[in-house]
Amino acid sequence: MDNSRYISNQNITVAIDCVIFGFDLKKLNLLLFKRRVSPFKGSWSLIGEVLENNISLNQSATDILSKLTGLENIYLKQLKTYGALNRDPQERVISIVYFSLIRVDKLSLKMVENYDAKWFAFNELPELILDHSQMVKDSISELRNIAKDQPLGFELLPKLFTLPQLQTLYECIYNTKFDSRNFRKKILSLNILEKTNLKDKSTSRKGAYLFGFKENVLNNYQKDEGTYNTKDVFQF
Amino acid sequence: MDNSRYISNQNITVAIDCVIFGFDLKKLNLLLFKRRVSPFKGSWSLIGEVLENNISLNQSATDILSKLTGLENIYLKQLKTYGALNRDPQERVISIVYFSLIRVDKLSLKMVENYDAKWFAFNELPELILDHSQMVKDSISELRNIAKDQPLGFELLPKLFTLPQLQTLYECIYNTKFDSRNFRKKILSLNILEKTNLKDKSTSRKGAYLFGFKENVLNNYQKDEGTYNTKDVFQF
DNA sequence: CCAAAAGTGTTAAGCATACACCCATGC
DNA sequence: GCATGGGTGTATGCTTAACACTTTTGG
Repeated sequence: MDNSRYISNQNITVAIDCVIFGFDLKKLNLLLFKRRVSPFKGSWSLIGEVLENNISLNQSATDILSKLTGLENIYLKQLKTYGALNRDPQERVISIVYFSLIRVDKLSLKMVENYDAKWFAFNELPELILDHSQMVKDSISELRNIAKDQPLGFELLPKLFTLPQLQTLYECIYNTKFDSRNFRKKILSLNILEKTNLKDKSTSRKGAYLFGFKENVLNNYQKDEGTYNTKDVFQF
Repeated sequence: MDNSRYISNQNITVAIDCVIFGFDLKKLNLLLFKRRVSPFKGSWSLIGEVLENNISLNQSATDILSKLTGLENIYLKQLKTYGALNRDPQERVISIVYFSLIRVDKLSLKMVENYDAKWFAFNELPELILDHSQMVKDSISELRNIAKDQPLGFELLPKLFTLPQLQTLYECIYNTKFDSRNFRKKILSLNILEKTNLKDKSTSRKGAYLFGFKENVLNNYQKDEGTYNTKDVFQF
């Protein structure tokens, strides 16, 4: 008997999957992948990988994302681990799911196409393999939770953005409409935004002022690695 | 090459660990276990097991709890998965952590002793092995989150309890004091409690009225399996 | 009668909600 | 000059927070 191991006959594969949200200033999107291999060849799925022996969970998810996007410092958070007995018909696989938020403008279309990947509007998702739809469902619910006490704009908006764009983001996440006066009041009262004199005229003749996050907010945020906390950003 | 498997050389052990909270009407407690085997023999740790091939994650956690307590229907929730490379010096182990809430009065002392287990006051915990302290830290933070929109009394209090006891529970969880007038106002305004004519005189000469959860609240709660939601029970 | 815990109301401040019109501009 | 989206203020109700005294009763 091998005394240096806890067990010798475990026969379980561990995988990492990533739910990738993007925002294109109009709607919330999800990045999906067309499977190139059996089983489920040609079906849409989240992107994932079998966990390597000498890579930590976080690192594995980070690697998947950076291989895919070429980007560093993508927002990533562990969502949940899925381990029902027959979730994968081929063998026993447990899947540790991460979710990430990225600005659609940061990700080149070519990169996406190289992977047989496609952005889908969040409310027009195709059927996904295995329990991936459940993972997505759990992710949006987590996203709403996070949005309650964290300014998601960091991750999902370009450096400068307009208040209508920010409002659209929150409306997408919560799938509802907000009164623009109340929205602006609340956002501005948080004291985390800095108005510029620049205007974005891409969506109206009048143009909308561009805002950015205040320097110190950005700094605090990066120090804490994704846990900048304004107590209550939104309580919808 | 074995085409029916995703990978053939993964060498990772999957374990389940459980963080067990209890409340004895005075303080919040954590159930810890003295390791009987090497490594770390004699040290305190959470209870855990290597995942069996044909048991789902939830089932495994449920089994651990019911073997330990003899109780069914214990509140259990997946917390997070820990998978740093060298979290266990012996071999690569990833640990899926669940946390559970139980009424201390439900658990016989004998049961606990049979397992070399002991209730520790939450603010007087010993050092724990591996990353178990981190797991506990993450658990209390999750517990606070849950307490915000879910009446924890279901899990941590006996069927009948007094408002001072309930207040103590919340004070323990949030490690703070509340004004009793405001506390009672808020709790009672939720309309989930039913006053009885019984009094608990164990802690005062005057005695405190015993309350229970309303029938329909209990029913709803059980249907949803631990997700009864009063929107905002507490927003501290 | 006294000690110890239970129970009770009011006020002020802050926050969320509801609601409608003017502004700037390109065409 | 008009269509389009951007920008603004006020009043109301609700929730929270702060605060101190009376009640009960066993010893």
